[in-house]
Amino acid sequence: MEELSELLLQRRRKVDAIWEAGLNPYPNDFKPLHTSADIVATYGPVEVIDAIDTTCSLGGRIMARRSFGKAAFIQLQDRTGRIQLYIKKDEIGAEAYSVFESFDIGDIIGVEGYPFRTKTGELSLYVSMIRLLVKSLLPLPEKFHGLTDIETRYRQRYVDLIINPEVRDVFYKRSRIVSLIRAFMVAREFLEVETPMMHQIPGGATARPFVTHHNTLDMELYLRVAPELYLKRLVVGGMDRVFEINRNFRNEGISVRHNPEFTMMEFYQAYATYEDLMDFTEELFCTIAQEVLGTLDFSNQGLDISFQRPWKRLTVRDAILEYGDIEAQQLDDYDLALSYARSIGLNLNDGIGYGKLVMEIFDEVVEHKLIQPTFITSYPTEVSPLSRKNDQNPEIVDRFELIIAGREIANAFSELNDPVDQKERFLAQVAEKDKGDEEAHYMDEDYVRALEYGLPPTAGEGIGIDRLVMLLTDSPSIRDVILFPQLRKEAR
RNA sequence: GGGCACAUAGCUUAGCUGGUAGAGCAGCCGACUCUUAAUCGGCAGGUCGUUGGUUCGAUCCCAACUGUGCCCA
Repeated sequence: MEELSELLLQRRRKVDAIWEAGLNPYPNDFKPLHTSADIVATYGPVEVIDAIDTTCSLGGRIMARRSFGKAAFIQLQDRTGRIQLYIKKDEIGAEAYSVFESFDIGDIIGVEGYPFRTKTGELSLYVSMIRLLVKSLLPLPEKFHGLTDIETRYRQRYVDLIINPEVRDVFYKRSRIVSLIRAFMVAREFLEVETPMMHQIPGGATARPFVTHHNTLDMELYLRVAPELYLKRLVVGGMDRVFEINRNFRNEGISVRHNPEFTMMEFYQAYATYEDLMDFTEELFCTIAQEVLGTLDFSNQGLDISFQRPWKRLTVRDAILEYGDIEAQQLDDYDLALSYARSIGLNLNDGIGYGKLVMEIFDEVVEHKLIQPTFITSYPTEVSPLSRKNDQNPEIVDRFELIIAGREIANAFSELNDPVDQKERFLAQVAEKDKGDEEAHYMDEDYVRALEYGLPPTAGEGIGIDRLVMLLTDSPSIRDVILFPQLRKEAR
């Protein structure tokens, strides 16, 4: 038997009393026909409301109560917001009023009544019927400060959502953003598909996978780090425009930017190049910002961000020269670049490849400084094993990453569709893996076989949905845009 | 993985180089038929994250552990 505080015992006694009175504290026969937002939309603009003959019914949770003995105001919250109710003993009768007096903040009720304005002008519902739909056993956090403890907010997101309207707004916005992306893609004749989340060979990204095991098949499986290789197989199969919005899993550290599972939109378009996708991305992001925020200029964590087109485009090399304290001849020389990297505090092994070295420098000196949307192009071939080599310079690939507010938001490239080249790149990755790089890609023979049938010239892109939502909702942590972020086991 | 910080009632919190805890909201009882963090009177509610140590005595000092946050890798 768990020990309960006096507070919790009181609530349970109230439930027992309802049962003992022959009533059900959890009935399910009430159907609200309206929402608080309906009433606000209809009567909000009306100065003098004359609606005594109308009846509205609402279902929702009691959030506050101000009681005067024979009358009371309560705040009711439903899925659309809050509205004030006025309950008067003379109106609903002495018996009903005494039942009402046993209701607690947190209980879910059903009401009927007509809209009116109080003496102070607040739109309210004049209640003619009120009944309990769910007895709440746990007290809600207090009305003024709400729930601020970050750990409790993440662990008990249901309480966070009840008590903090701005949290609910973030997730409503997230849902809207995903819907808009989907509509944008479908309007451009992209086909939404679902590819495996459980991979025999993890691929499509430079990342450590989660490992699991299938009992009947007695086989190791990996949670996917990216859907990329499957989506391109579909393009081989003739699905020239595909996209998928779904989770990826990466077995890496957790931070304000990283959750082990996160949502990406990946899409592939045949007969397009990475340059086409830069325009496409500008259009997509601007459409979303305009729809969700109503503007292309907004603030994120105190930084002014502008989506006004065109967005800046810079090569990796030029970006380092612009933002780093290094000269071109220094950056272009392996030994000089390595000593520069070490001079700015990077801890690098002697044998590091030039391409990786350049990206280490980029990440250190450039990325966090790119606040306005910037396409970074001309990535080293060495760090881009699935991208098409540039026709003029095989050391770089036709790829871009989009950086906004110092964070990588999207990654795109013209796809490597030469199966011979792809096989060599996989072999180079396997060599890296053998040298101990746990993030290096695996060899995927079937993917090479698919390329041998012929992948049309294609460009593909992945967009980090969580980070996009962070950007548009001004959220400081990825945990603020994921309903149930990963945490350690609750301390007892 | 490393560093720093935090953990007191359901929630939000106070607690003075150490003497076993105080408030507001929520709750309970009472008053009040237009409130907006309603108001007024009364009552109750705490293994001070866990485990050790120092001490006559620990919410307070020390250590380890657990969880969380931030920074770094």
